[in-house]
Amino acid sequence: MQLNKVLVIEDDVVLRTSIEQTLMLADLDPIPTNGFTQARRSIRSNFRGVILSDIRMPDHSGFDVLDFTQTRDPDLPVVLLTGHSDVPTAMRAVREGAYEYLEKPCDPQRLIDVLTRALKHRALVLENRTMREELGSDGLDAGDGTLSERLESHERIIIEQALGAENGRVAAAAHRLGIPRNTLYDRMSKLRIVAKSFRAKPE
Amino acid sequence: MQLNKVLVIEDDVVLRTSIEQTLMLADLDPIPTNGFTQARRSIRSNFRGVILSDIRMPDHSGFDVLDFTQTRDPDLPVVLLTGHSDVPTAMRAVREGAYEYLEKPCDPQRLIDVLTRALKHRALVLENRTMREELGSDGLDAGDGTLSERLESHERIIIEQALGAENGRVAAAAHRLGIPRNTLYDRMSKLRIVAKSFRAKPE
DNA sequence: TGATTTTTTCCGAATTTTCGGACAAAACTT
DNA sequence: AAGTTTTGTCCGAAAATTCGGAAAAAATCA
Repeated sequence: MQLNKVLVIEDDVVLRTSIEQTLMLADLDPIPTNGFTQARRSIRSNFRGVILSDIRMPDHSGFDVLDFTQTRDPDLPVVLLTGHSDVPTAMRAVREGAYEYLEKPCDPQRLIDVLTRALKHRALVLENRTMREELGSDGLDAGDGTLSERLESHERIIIEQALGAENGRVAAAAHRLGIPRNTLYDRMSKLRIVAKSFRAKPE
Repeated sequence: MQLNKVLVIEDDVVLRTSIEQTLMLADLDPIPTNGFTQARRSIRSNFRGVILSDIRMPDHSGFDVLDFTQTRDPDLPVVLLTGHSDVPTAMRAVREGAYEYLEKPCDPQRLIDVLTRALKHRALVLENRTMREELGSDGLDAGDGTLSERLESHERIIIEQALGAENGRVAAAAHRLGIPRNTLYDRMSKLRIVAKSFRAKPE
C-alpha cells in the first residue's frame, strides 16, 4: 500500500507547474489545483494522499484549507507553503494541526522528504483504520479493559468465526477448534453464544 | 495510547538540561543521555517513544545513532539536532531515514511540534504492529490452530503490550490489566514471558 | 411415522487457574 | 548503612474450566 498522491493547491501557475515537475520526478502523483474551491471536492476522509497548499492565496488562505480538512479528516496531513515573512503564522498553523510548513522557495529535495514522510504517515493512518474495521468491535489495541475481558471478546470472535465457517454446527466447529463438543458448549454458554444464529435459515 | 518518551542524546550538559526543561514543560518525558554509548541500551524495537540526538558529538556522531536505530527498528523516529553548517549533512540523514532535523539553536515550540508529530507517528506504528499480530497477517479466513493455542498467542500479545507500556514492571502491568500481581506471574510463567526483556535498562 | 442422527443440557470428577499471604532477594531512598 | 519499596517465588485453598458419559430434545431421513 504505497500512497503517492499529493493534492497541490497553489494559485501561481509557474510555481504550481514547477512543483508538479519536482513531484513527478520523485515518483509522486501531483493533483494540481489553483485554489481551495477547486481542491475542496478532493478533500475527503478516504483521500489516499496528502495535501500541499500555499498559505497565502487570493481567494482563500491556507488556513481555510486546513480548517476544512480538519472537519473532513483530522488525520489528513496538510503541508503549508509559506513566504519567509509568514513563518510565525505557519508555526501557529502547525500547532493547529498542520502537518508541516515549508519556506518558499524551498529546496526540492526538502519538499520531497517532507511529503514522503507525510505520505507514509497517511498510509499508516489508513491501514490502521481498515485493520480496526476488520477487528470490528474487538479493537483491543487501546489497552483498556481487563485481561479476561479482552481475552473473552477475542475468544468470542474466534468461536463465532468457527461457527460461521461450519454453518452453526457446534460439533464441527468444536472439531475445527480442536476441543471436545462439551467444552465448546461450556464456553458458548459462558459467552452467551447461541449456535442457532449462525445457521443459514431456508426462508 | 499516548507516547511521550523522548530519548535525548546530547553531550553538552547545558543544552541537554535546557532541552529537558523544554520537553517537561510540554508534558513530554525526556530520558537524558550524554552519548550513544549510554543511549544504546534503550534503543530497541519496542521502545515506546522517539529519539532526539545531537548530530555532532565527541565519541559518536548522530549518524551512528541513526544507523544503529535503523538496525533495531527502522520505524523508530530519530530527530537530529544540527548546527547551521551541517544542514546539508542533516538533509542527507533525512534521506537515509532520519525523521527530521532541527537547526541549532531551535525554537522550543518548533522542537515540541516536531517531537509531538514524531511521537504520534511512533504510536501509529506500534499500534499498527499489535493489530497486525492480532490479525495474524490476515484476519478473515485463517483459522488454524487450537482454540487454546490461538487464545494463548493473543494473551501473550496483550501481556507483552502491557509490559511494554509499563517498561517491564510486572506489578504495574498487572494493575493495568486488572488482575493481581501473582496471577500475572502465573500467566507469564505459563507463557514463558520474562519481564526483564521489557525493561529499558538491563544488560 | 418410526428410525437415525445430531444438538443440547445435565452431571460429576480430574485438572487448571486464580489469588491472597508470606518471604527472600534485589533495587531504590536517604 | 539502615530503611523502604519492588520484584520474583512458593504455598495452598477456593474457584473455574475441562471433558467424558449419559440422556432428553430436536432435526433429518427413509
